[in-house]
Amino acid sequence: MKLPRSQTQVSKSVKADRLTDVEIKKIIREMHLKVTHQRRAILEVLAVGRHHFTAQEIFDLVHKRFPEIGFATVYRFLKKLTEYKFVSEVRMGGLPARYELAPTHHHDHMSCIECGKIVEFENYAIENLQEKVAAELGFELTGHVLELYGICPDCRKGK
Amino acid sequence: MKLPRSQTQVSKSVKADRLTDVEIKKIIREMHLKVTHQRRAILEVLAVGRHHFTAQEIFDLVHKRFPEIGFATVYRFLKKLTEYKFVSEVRMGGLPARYELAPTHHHDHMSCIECGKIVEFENYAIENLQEKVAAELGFELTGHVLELYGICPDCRKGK
DNA sequence: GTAGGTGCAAATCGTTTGCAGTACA
DNA sequence: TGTACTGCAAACGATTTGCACCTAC
Repeated sequence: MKLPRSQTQVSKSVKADRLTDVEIKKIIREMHLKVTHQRRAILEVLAVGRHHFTAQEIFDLVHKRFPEIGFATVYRFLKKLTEYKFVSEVRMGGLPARYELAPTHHHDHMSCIECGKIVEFENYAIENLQEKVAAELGFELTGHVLELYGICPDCRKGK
Repeated sequence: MKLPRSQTQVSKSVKADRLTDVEIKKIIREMHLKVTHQRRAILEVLAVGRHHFTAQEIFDLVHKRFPEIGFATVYRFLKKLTEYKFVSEVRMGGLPARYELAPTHHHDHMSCIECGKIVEFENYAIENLQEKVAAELGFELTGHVLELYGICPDCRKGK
C-alpha cells in the first residue's frame, strides 16, 4: 500500500450532505418518537455539510423555515439524538456544545479555543501508538478520546 | 520480543500535598498580583491532596476559614491561575469545571472501563505527532486531552 | 495614598423545565 | 381520540461583572 505524504487526513465530506425523507423518518422512528416537521427540519440542518453546529446555529437555520420553533424543541431533540448516538456532542471549555451527525468513520477533533471551530482529523500513527501504549500498560484498548486544542488559522491572522 | 526502551512512561511522581508560605507568595507574585489572605487560602486548599476541585468545593473549603469570602474572588483568582498555568482547568461534559494545581509533569490517562482504575502515562511520540497534526491543520496547538479506555490487567485475568 | 482586591448582588449565558395549547399516530 | 410534542416564558446552574467599600504595598 502506498503511503500518502502525510498520515493526517482531514475528513472531507465524502459523505452525503443531506438525508432523504426516508432516512430521516427511520432515524426518528428508531427512537420511538413521533415524526414532526420540526424534528425533520433539525435533522436536515444537521446533515448539511455535516458540520459541527451549536444549538444556536441549528435554531437559527431551522427558524428560517419555521419561525415559530423554540429553543426547547431544538435542545430536547438534540438530547434524544445524543442519547441514541445519532449525533455526537462535543463540548470545549466553557463554549456552547456542538453537535454533529454521528460520523460513519472514526475521527478525532482539533478545536479552536477562540472561535470554537472544529476540524476533524484522523491520524493512523497516533492510533497505532495508542494501541502500543495500552499494550505496554497491560490493558486491552476499547476506546479513546483525543481532542486537540489550539488557535485556528483565521484566529491567528485576526490577532 | 523484548520490549525496547519504551517511549511510554508511567508517572510515579510523588508530589507534596501542601505548599509552603514562601511558595504561595512566589506563585502570587509571579502573576503580578497582591498577596491577600483569600488568595493564600485558595492556593492552600488546591494543594491539599492535589485533587481536582470544583470552584464550589474550593469556595466551601475556604469559606470555613474565611466566612466572608465570595464566589467572585474564587473565580477571579482561578482564572488568573489558569491563565498563568499554575492550575489546569478540566471540563467534562456540561459539568462544572474542575481545577488542579498544575502537575509538574504532563501526563495522560488510561482508564479501566470495568474497575475504574486510572493509570497515568506519558508518551513523547504521541505528543510529537499531535504537534505535527496541529501544524498540518494550520493550528497553533495549546493543549489536548487524551484519554484511553480499556480493560486493565487485573480485570482481564478476572474474566 | 492609591491602585488593585474584595464582597455583594445583579447580570449573563447556555441549557432545562413547567405548563397549557397543538398535532401526530 | 389520546398521548406525545410544541412554544413560551420562567427557572436553572455555573460563571462573570458593576460597584462601593477595603487593604496590601
